[in-house]
Amino acid sequence: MALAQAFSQTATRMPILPPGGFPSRHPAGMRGQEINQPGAKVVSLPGMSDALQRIGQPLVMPRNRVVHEAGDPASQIYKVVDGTLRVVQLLPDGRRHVISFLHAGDYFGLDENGEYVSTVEAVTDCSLTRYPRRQFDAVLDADASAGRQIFRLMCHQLTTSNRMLLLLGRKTAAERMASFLLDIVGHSMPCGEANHVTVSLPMSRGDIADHLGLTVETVSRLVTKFRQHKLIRLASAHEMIIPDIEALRDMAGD
Amino acid sequence: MALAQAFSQTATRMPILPPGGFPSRHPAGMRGQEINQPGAKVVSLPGMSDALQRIGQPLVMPRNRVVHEAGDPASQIYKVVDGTLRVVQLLPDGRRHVISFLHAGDYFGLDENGEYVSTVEAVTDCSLTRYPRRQFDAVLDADASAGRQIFRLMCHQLTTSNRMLLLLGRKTAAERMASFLLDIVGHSMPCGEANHVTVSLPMSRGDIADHLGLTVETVSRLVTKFRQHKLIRLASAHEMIIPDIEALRDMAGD
DNA sequence: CGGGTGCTTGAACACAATCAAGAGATGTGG
DNA sequence: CCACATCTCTTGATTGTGTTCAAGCACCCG
Repeated sequence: MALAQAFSQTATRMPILPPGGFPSRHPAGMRGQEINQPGAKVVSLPGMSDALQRIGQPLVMPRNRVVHEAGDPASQIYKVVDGTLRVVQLLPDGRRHVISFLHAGDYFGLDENGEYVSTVEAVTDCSLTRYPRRQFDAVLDADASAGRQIFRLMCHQLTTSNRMLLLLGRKTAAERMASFLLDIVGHSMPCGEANHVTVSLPMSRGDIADHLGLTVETVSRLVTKFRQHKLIRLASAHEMIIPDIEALRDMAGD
Repeated sequence: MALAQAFSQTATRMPILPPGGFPSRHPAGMRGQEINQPGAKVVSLPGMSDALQRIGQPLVMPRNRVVHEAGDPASQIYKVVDGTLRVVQLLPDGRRHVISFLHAGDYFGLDENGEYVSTVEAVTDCSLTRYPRRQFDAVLDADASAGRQIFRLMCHQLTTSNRMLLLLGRKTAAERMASFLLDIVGHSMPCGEANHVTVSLPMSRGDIADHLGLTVETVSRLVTKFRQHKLIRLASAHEMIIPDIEALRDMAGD
């Protein structure tokens, strides 16, 4: 650490952990409990194999609960049925990065062999489907179409990651914010006409900041700036109206 | 664009494209030509299915040649046999990001459906194996073990991407540089004892900068700083000796 | 209501970017 | 093989974007 500090003029750059040492900025709740409903109905989703549906167990998560923590044995694979979650990684000194937000239809826990590398936490109340990894792998081996589907899903995740790498590596704060809003619009089934969309941002400004590699203050300032420039209007702090998507696209830089 | 400029105090922030408009900072060469050797020997690599080896075609790429460009139809999948390549994405105004460097054993062209989203260019003279996507997919469907292998590969790529997201989102310039050097050490078969490793950095400072979300000048300054602090020694501009890996690990921040 | 949390805003600062110039390497053609 | 042109790398001076520090405001739920 002595050497590391030789490179930073100010020792205050890195946030100091509280004495107890929180694992995440948000007070982590307890693990989610499974619902014990032997005959629980599983909603049929288009395109996904019946074999997978048969091994899935329904699960609900209250707001802010930790689904799994980095380092836990990766024994389960999950699909989001409803709600929003965040995938989080931490540096030892407490700096946090939100790898991605998860929405209905997204899978997680797939990309790990052995141990989860990220923590996943519920941003809103969520309902999930849980698949034991063993059975999941068995289905993938047996059912070629399920395998291809999951494969395509991972391709999509990789493409998304690459877009984020470009964003974090080369975009300005304003471009990041605009890109993020467009992402949210793309994920949510937005209400309103094409040119007057309402979207909800369930996550906190801090979550957004940690996703975009910025600070809470910068995100807040950008929201204000976007509002002044009529790129967005606020119904509430977590409800936005986007009058002109094209204007946002121009801001996003690509 | 008028709106976009309202957010940047200086118009000079974004590099202006030259009149011709280069697709990449490096003058792009022509496409690689396949070697027409009907009976060409394919080196057997441990762990990979014979079925895949049978459909692979050998290919060589001279330094700086473009293997495929973003937007091309994704009709081929490649494996790196030898050499180093870079995966590049560009913003319309010319800002560049190097998503990753590819080394022997890495696959690319996998994560795309339809069109390549990234450009891949040879950093050094390279030899590749090329697989027609149709046949590749057929092998994956037929051979479960090959499928699982590729699946594991994509998992690994996702994990790597996530590490890069954390790096670009939350690490300082010095930490990025240290992390990058450790990555290179991990990929190259390093010469020397554990505590006196020599690694080669075939890519330019510009490539490194565009990979780490920095500028050439910052990368150069960090090399100098690391040298002054005895974290590295330079045999040449592209050959480094790392006297103490642990010291570098401290710098990397995780 | 009161206390806590999250959001917003302002002022000062720092890290890395930009601008600029020179040194070193690499390649080309006579 | 050398002279010249070009590109890459390094170093210095200055600037700017986003951070840090600080304080006030809004909202939610007890």
